[in-house]
Amino acid sequence: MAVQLALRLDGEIISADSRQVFRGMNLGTGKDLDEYTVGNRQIPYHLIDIRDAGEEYSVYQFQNDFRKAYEAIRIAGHTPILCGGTGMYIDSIVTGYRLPDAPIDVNYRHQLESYSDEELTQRLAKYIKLHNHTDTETRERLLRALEIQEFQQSHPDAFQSIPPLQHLIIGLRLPREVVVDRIGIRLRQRLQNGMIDEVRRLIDNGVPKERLLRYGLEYKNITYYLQGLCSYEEMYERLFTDIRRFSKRQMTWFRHMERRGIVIHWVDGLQDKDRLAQEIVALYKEL
RNA sequence: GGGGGAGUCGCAUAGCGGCAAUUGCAACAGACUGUAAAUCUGUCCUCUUCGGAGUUCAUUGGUUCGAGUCCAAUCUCCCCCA
Repeated sequence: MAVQLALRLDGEIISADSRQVFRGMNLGTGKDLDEYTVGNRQIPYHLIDIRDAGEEYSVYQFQNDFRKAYEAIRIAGHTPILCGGTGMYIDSIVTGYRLPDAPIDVNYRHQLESYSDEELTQRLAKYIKLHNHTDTETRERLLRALEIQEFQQSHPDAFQSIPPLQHLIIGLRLPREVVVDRIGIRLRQRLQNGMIDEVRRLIDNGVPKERLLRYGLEYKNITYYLQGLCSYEEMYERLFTDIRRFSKRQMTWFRHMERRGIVIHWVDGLQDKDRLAQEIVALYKEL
């Protein structure tokens, strides 16, 4: 649909997807790069294939990369279309997260080494309200969270944010059964098209297994399978339910955004592609 | 035909006289500002004015103050011997 809109609005697509940024991760992230070519037209896209698989990437970098892509598209006089994916990434643009420009601080981490996780958690609690265990579950995240807070204390003005953008948010509404159905079909297709080989290739190219496990879903479950930790059937079932649950969590995130007052225009995703595109273009023109 | 075992809330499991009933999965809902396709939380027989109320453990009877638990019959399924 993003491609359809780009065709009609002289648009360029910015991917809001935390994993499509990585090269070599194609089937597992559902890049569908061939869909960007329509007839003899090639729709430009951004923030896909901009990092090597295995590298770290985060909202901070996404915001940064987004801004560059956005400005380039604007300068060219085209329409930016953000499409995804990762709820928090979209939110970081729409809400304009203020993120401190905190580098990895080896010295600071060294200082923290001798403290226990509990002590560090208490320390972090002095800076921020601990909403859940996201920041304190693993030491790595805990250190990073502290590092960011510490940096913010000493550099109150060094943060990055996105200026308010005029935007229209479109959500495609589909019955749950249709979503589940499509997830299954798509999963089988991708397995047939070599998704397992893709993961094997990443491993052969030296992407650490722990990293693949953290990418989740396809990369996690297929890595388990390739390590002989589960059968093909178990992998398939596990993956299928994981993707179903993920798609549910996406909806939870979008509802969360709406609850905070962000308007999402939900359109009927079942209707004909052209009519749907027309409907969205009409909404856009009203802006 | 003979012998043995089993039927519990979507699925799988616990339960051995005091139980709305254990645990896992799924499902549903939620949180979320640097791993976010990650990570974590809650609900899950029905109704509820959240105190409780009403129905449950294949079916029907029985024993008992009290039955998912014991007994009998019936139905269904599994295993072994023929």
